[in-house]
Amino acid sequence: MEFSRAAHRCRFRKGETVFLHADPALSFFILVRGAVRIHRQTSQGAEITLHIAGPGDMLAGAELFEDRKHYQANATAIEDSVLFAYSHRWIKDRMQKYPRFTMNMLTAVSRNASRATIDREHMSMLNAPQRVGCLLIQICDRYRTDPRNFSLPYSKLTFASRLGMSPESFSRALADLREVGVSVKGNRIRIADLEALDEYACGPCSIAWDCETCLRLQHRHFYQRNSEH
Amino acid sequence: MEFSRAAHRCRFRKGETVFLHADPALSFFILVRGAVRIHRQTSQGAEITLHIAGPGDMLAGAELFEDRKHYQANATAIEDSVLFAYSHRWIKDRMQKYPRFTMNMLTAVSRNASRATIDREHMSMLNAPQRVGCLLIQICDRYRTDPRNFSLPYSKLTFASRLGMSPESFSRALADLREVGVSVKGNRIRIADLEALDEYACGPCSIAWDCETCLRLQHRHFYQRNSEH
DNA sequence: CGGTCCCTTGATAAACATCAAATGCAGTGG
DNA sequence: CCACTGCATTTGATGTTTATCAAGGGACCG
Repeated sequence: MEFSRAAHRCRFRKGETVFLHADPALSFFILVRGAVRIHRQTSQGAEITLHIAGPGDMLAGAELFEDRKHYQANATAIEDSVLFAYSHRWIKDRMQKYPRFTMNMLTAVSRNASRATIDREHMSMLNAPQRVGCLLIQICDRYRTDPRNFSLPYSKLTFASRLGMSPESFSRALADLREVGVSVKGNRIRIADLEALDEYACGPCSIAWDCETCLRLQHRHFYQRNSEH
Repeated sequence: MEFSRAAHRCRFRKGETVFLHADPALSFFILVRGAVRIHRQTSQGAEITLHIAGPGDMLAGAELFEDRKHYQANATAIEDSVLFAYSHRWIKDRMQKYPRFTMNMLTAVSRNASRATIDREHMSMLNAPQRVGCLLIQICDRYRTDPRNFSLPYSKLTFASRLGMSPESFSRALADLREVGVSVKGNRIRIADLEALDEYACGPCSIAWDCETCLRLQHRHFYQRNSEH
């Protein structure tokens, strides 16, 4: 396929830097395998994790689509990762030629925007344990793991930063979730009753009805229940 | 121009509903004049304002680009407003035909995504007075008003909700800003030293270097200073 | 004049960050 | 194997921030 032939394939080991905030934005990336943390630092040294990208995600999309000359954030591999890198020119040429391709980009960018909007809502509507609960559900959904026994894919520090809370609050929030049937040992998580956790975490979320994760969760329950008979 | 001929022109008075959350998403809108508040409600009755759209903004973009059948939020006019409404089909046909048009959409959607990301960062990095300060700067920038004497375009309740804080906190935050030279009387605001406010509010913001508002602010200072000589 | 609505102010409580200290755990070198 | 080091995590104590509850002020309007 032309799309993979034009790519410059890059590998990054866990901990390596993909690009740095304020460096010249030369490439647009598709993450093929692994995970990359997108993060920024303030002048006071505080850091915020904007996104944890997984396979299929775009990196440095804003720089390409908004014609920015410099990267808007740092990107660090948090697993051994494989990326496809493309020059801005190549992507733009391709968008000129293939409307279908551009439309797919549009869908992907719009999804990012929706996700960021939901994140913001969560910041003001959900307390720490609820946000952590929502995160656990999302992890189960994304990696198709068994909620009854899975492990956190990255460090708790990383997740705390992703949720915009201190590591201490993250730890305490996990502890609080015991009351809704979540048991934690190291980074091993067991969710006894996914539905109860969903009720607890996503109950106060204004978009739960449309939340793709929540919808898939309900599908899953539907099929589980039916397969039990 | 074809773009305005194809539009179904609609007017809404202040307070009227443009569309409702969960209603069938039939149209995509461009706001021509006025202002529209995009907001959602949780099952517990709490409400969050996602965005206050101004002239030139898109409405119901996510529904179009992500192929959603229902509106994802409520939209209420907070000023007498004029909108252009388009059917999804018309826009999609046009995107097929004109790559340039699609690219512009992409830029707009990407900007929305960036804005939402910055909002989220503000929620975790800035305290209430800083967020309010940032808002004041943005208002000055957007409406090209004189920072030394302007009035808030909408109710403080609206702005508080937009910033994800209670009206009480908004009020107190405005009062706190007196210490950096902001005086408030009713909805009349006077910013004595815009640069000082920027330093106070945007100092701890990780993206201030790239923030378009902050950059324009610096331009303005540059020209002001030069014109004083 | 009495109403409503928006806003402000004060008192209190909850949530969360911060600081400090202890624990656990993996890797390292003896 | 064991001490040792560094790092991630947990836990406790404390302080700050913000929401919440309650009451009052002021503008506008009949």
